Amino acid sequence: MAQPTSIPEAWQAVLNEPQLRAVTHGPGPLLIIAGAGTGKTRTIAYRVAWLISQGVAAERILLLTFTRRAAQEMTSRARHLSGRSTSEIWGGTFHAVANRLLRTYGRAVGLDPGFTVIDEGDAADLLGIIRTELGLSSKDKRFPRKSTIREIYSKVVNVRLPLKEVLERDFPWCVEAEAGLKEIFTRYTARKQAKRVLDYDDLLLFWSGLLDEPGLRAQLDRQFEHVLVDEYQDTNLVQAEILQKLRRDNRNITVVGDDAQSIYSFRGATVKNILDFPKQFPGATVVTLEENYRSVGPVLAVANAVMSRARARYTKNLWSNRQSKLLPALITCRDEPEQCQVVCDQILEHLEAGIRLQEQAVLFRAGHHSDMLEVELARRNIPFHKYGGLRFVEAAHVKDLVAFLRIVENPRDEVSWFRVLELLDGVGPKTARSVIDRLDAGGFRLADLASVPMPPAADAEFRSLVEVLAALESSAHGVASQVEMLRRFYEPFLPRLYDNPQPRARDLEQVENIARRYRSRQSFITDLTLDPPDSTADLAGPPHKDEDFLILSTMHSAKGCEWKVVYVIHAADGMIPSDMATEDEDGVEEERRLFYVALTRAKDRLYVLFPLRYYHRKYRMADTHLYAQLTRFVEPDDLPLFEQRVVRYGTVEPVAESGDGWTDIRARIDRLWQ
DNA sequence: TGTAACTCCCCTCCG
DNA sequence: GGGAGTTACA
Repeated sequence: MAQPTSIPEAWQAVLNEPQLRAVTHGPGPLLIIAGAGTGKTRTIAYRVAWLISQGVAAERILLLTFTRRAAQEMTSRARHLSGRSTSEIWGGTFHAVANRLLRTYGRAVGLDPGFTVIDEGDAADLLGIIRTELGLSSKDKRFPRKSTIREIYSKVVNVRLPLKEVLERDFPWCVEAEAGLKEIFTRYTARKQAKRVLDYDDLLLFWSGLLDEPGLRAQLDRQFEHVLVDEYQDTNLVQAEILQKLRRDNRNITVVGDDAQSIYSFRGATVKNILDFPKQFPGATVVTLEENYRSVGPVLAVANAVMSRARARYTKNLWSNRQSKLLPALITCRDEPEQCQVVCDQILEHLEAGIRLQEQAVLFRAGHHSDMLEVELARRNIPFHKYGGLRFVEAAHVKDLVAFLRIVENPRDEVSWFRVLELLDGVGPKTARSVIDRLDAGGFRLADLASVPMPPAADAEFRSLVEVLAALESSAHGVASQVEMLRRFYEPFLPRLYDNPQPRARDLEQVENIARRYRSRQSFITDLTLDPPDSTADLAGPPHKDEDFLILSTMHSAKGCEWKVVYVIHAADGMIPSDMATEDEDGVEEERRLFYVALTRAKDRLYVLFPLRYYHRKYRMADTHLYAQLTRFVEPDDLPLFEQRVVRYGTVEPVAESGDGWTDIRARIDRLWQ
């Protein structure tokens, strides 16, 4: 390494003391506990810039983040700081880096570099196919549905517990299926191997496996001189294992995280990773960042109150020098339409006061919680971009289109074959199966398709499918024109398959637009799976300068973001915490952290809203409206931290500061209806 | 025998 | 709005 240089003076003015210590830390393992809004991104960016200034080559830095966007932001900030190119940095998610490494070194562990990556939906489909083959889907005894089978599989792989234990602990209603599941899982792994397919979990497992090859391990160890990991509280066991294998010499590893923000245990993430880091990497230095630069005091007071009742945790309370006399608002609405109105009114009020829409965000627990609000926003011509929730690439018609490309890329991809063949009029599971079996026998050559017999009803469509595939296979066209060809072929299917063909057709044009950015079909397909466009903004291309839009986001997707004004809607028990998560204490605790993440996104103004009545489809047989309770994470003692408001027929009324408990407010509202 | 049409049920969060 | 299961038709 080059001789150490001194710390630029400008840096000392910008970074506080613990940040500076973290940035210039030497070769030993480093754990940065970074509370919400404490300048984590800044610290990592400066550390990367520091390493580069110390003579570390950019291509020898591995920066693992939660999203590709986060990696890009950090590397571009590091580029500005260091004045050197950072484009060679290995930055991205664990999955994306695994993909890249496996394409290069996969052969060493017996992996064909032409593998395709399948998402959860495809994985579930494949498990479903196997379940049918094994005759486990017969109706006499109930067997878990394919998406549940996938969840169980993923859990077993990620938490490294025996199937029996996972079933007893997390899926007690599936205990009887244990033998069948074992059989399915065995076939599943064999099938993935035969079809050259990897699921999300495999990417990590194969990367880990790669590091068990002594020669490769040494090579990768040299290649990555420094490893930095962001959002470490949301990594799982396999990811921690990868890091340990990468850093057997216990040097040059930096992890950053906040145990109070761990919100991905449903994905197998374990907060143990961050808590045990000093044990796993002996001699680790721990730097804690507690000064919050983001939020005003009253916002932090609410967040701290919510967190103060959490069980064991690492971090202390956050503090801030940013003063404000305005308390966060706790707004009780009669029902959901009123909640929508209040949010829209408030947004426009702030807009008129000079706060751009992009500086305002509405956060919610589940993607569909914003459905009604989206309608109201559209009605009032308030533009918005939504993050999280059901994603574009998961829509059936987009998956259909991509399935064609996957087939051409990897003719062994059984799941895609099923998907494509069943689109044809007159083709069901049986016919599809027989076509695939025939292809299998011939080694999956597209050329064999021409001789495959078809039921007369489907024959014409099948022949034109064969033509299209052949044209694609031999095509020298770019990815976008390949997509265009497919679109022309597939679009006529839409009216028969779906009842809203027009918007779907427009989506397909978007797929074509995205494809323009890619040179190879393979990277296009892989990116759609590993780094899908996560908002309507990503689809529209770079925004115009004067374009302004409100942000709607799930609380999960809000991680790492900040806005001047934040509205947390549906802050009622059953939504926050989600009633799916309230069966055990751990689940509730994770929901608490999630709520905490949402609250700490706000810089200046925070609004917590909830409707007193809401419509619940599940119970539509009876009274369609249920009564809601304020989220349990706000307790009566916390109420003085808020400015309370009640909405009555569209009019907002302040609640007198009389120390009224929550129950009183509700009684007051009840009286309004009578 | 295999596909289409119909009904009922359930619906988190994400790479 | 989609998946799973059931029934009706070719």
